[in-house]
Amino acid sequence: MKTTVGDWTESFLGTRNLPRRVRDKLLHEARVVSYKQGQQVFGPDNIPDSLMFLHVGRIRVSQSSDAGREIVLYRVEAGESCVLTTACMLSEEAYNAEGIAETDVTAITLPRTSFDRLAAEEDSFRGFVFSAYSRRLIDLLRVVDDVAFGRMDVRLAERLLALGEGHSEIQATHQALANELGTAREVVSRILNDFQKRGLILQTRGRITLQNKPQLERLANSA
Amino acid sequence: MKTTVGDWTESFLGTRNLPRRVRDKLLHEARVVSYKQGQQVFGPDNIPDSLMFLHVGRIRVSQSSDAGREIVLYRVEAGESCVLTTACMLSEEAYNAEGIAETDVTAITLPRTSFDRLAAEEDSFRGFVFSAYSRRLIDLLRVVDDVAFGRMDVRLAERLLALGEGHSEIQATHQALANELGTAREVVSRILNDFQKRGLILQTRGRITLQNKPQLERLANSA
DNA sequence: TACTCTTCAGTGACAATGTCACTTAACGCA
DNA sequence: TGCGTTAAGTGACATTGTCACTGAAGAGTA
Repeated sequence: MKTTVGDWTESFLGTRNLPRRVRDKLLHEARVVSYKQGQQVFGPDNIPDSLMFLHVGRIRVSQSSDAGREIVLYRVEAGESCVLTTACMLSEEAYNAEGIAETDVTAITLPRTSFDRLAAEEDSFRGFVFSAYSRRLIDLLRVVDDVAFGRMDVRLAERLLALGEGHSEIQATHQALANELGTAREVVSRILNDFQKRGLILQTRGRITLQNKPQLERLANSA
Repeated sequence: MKTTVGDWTESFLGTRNLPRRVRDKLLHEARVVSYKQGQQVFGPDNIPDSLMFLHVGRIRVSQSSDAGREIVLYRVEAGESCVLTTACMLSEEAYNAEGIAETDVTAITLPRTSFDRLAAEEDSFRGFVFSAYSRRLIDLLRVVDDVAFGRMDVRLAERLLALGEGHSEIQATHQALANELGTAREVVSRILNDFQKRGLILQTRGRITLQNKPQLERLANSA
């Protein structure tokens, strides 16, 4: 997973449709950072002082409770920006979300001063950042809606369908699914066993096979 | 609740520490809007195409479910900006949050083009908007944390203390408190009755008296 | 005062979810 | 093959959500 500078800036900035001028400015001040899969990219004890643009890979942003439960807030994909770190940088407030590299990750970081200047000088850059903020706000609205009003079986069905998109085999432990949804492993186990009894899925250790996607979809859309 | 232009711009822009130059620009392009207490300021069927700055009053931003339950996401106070509308304006995505005027409200709105230009030209304005976004992100993190991991009695105790700050009399129906917390009236009733049995509060129709704040605080901080 | 209406709160049964303290099963590997 | 580790199952119980009601308090009115 090695890339040259010319390589990644092409692909990264290409996807964003930023003009060459902006790209060059970014390049001039940015630094490249890499993380291995599973590494923490940021967290309560590790608040970065720069803005991050993800080039390769995926970051899972989640929040965890004192009791050890966890819920996934959203994922940052290649070509997107992780504004949460920026938010904290700007608002100086504490938060207990963390970002974990779900794959090997390459990103570029922009120091705050450069960020400020680029935001001032380049419309396209500023628009990019604003819309990144907006998307995350909307993401979080969705999470609140799900957690506050959604049924767990429905949410789990949604998650399974998302994970099994294109195929029907999912590699995930009950614990991992619980961490996605912010619930306890036992709850996931109960619901999955129910799904299995109903013929919707098939389970073996660490693996789930979707047997009846249409039915799962009906369930997922029933709320 | 009538104010002259000179009046409200003084106080509004004063609190934000925006320079006079920025104030004048804002003034030039902004329009003043007012809402009566209880009116909807924005909602799913009513997405504004401009950025809003609250001058007088308070807006309650909440999300509601199909089943009729409701949860308060945050409140916009005088001097703050309501970025959720901006977020939707920018991201063009659907959402089901709405803003209700909790008091009579006066705000100024800035058309999108003016917003863009001001963001480009004025550092202080841009910083204001970024930090408004940041604050809301953090607010929502808190909501997610509460809803996903918090106990209802703890959250209710917190809410009671917040509402009873400075005094000890709260005017609120069980239903209203349920809507704050995203739960059902019956749940609030149960917990409040328990609080009363324990001597923490006293209830009459539509009114709650806090009898033992220290104990309530202990409860509120016990998670 | 007594009657009616409306809103607010209480109740009991049950379902869904969360918690706890375990046990059992599957796999990786020496 | 046995061992240690991780994944999953289990039953009891607490908390929270839902439903269909009943009862109670206050506002207005005759």
